[in-house]
Amino acid sequence: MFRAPVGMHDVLPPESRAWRDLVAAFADRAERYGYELVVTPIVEHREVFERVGEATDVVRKEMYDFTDKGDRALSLRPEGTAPVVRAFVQHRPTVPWKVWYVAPNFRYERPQKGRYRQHWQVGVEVLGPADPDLDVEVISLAHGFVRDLGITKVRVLLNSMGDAGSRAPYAAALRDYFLGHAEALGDEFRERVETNPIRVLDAKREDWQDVIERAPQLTEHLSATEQEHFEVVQRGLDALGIAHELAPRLVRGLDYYTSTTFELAGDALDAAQNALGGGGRYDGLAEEMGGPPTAGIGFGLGIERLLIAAAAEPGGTAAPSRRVGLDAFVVDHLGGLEAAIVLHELRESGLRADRAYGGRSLKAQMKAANRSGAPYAIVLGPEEVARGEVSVRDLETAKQVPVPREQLVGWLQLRLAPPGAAE
RNA sequence: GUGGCCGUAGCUCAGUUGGUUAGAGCGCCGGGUUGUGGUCCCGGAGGUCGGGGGUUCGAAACCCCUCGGUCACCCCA
Repeated sequence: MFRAPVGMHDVLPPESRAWRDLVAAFADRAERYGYELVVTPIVEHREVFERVGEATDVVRKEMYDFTDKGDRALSLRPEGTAPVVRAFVQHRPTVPWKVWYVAPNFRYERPQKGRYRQHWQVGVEVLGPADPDLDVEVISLAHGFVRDLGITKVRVLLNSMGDAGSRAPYAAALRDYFLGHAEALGDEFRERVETNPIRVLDAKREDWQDVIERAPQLTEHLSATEQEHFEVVQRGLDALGIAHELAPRLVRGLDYYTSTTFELAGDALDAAQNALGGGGRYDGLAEEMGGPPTAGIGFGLGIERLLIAAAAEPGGTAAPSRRVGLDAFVVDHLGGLEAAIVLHELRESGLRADRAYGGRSLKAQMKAANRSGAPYAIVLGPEEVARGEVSVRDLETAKQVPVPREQLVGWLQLRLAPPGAAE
């Protein structure tokens, strides 16, 4: 028997209902903010990703790489930003370019709770403006969406990585500081400091924490411009009533970030996988990909983690226990084409209808009608059809009434309309 | 990549110190008279006990390997 590859999973009904609702809610909110859908390939030239994170685990150890039949070195997308920026550079749409996406990401690592080899993200990217007001908008979009899902236990962690000018000297200062303690902390520590001293800031190793906590902070080394930008972002969030915490050691897992970075920490999740998502500015990335110097900002949120977090809260969105969606279920006690014709009419007039198949007994069809969640069963029997009628049974009250065949659609539409919608 | 725990019907699980044809609940299918669901009653289908090897007269139970799941580390969504 075959099964899905390690760390990958299927999403089936009824769990997929929550999935569908989540994506719909995200699309709805993003569009309210002026974003439009972008769809990019799940495969890119490997260099697209290598460009964004040569020093990161995501690119160094976790990429799904392969060579195609034309000897091209390709990779499955490990994160959402690089493909969108590549598309921006390729097509040069006018700025500001505001897009949202829902897409799978692939990372070759050992799966565990809330961590999969294929996981899905919803997210947005904006290319163009370096305006700090945009940082606030993007963070409020992410925050608002998470709240839409009924997730209340969420903290917005905020940091600034500085620009290229302030970051290089900071990285050097940090390296010196860390190397001063490397003797005591061993080879692994030294190695990681050499590779990327900034990344060491968010290491979780207990025995490193003392040294890390006393390390010089990014935000102390910001240029005046960056400092000002960071403060405008904080004031903007305050103005919108979005609580946030400064997290000076928040270092995102990708190298392209500059300036504002943020993470949404879900406290209903275990500490190990508590990141619902995160993002930040990447003002140098478009240029690095061969495009014009263009500021950028975005975030990605993990769908699987959002669903875990939502399920952990009483008010969180959960799959409805009863199947929703159908308006009517056609029960055929005739045989022949009559049932198919009635169904066709219902569906063509915009109603949602289904039936049972395979000539099952009336009893079995009624059971199926009940299970379908439809409020009405449309019973077609010889007696009704002879009179030019159908029997419509209200499955809630068990009251059954004859309805003239040609009035069926109108009869249903009248009763299915939400209260007050008629006027 | 490293380590802990766990693999028995579609799902959740029983299975007594290794001992005959491996069980339950839920779900599914059918029936409870001639055209009607949700409750109830009856019946049925469905399992190479993850796979391979070994120990034994005898293995779902014990041992080894392997695959898979899960959790943790690293790192991340």
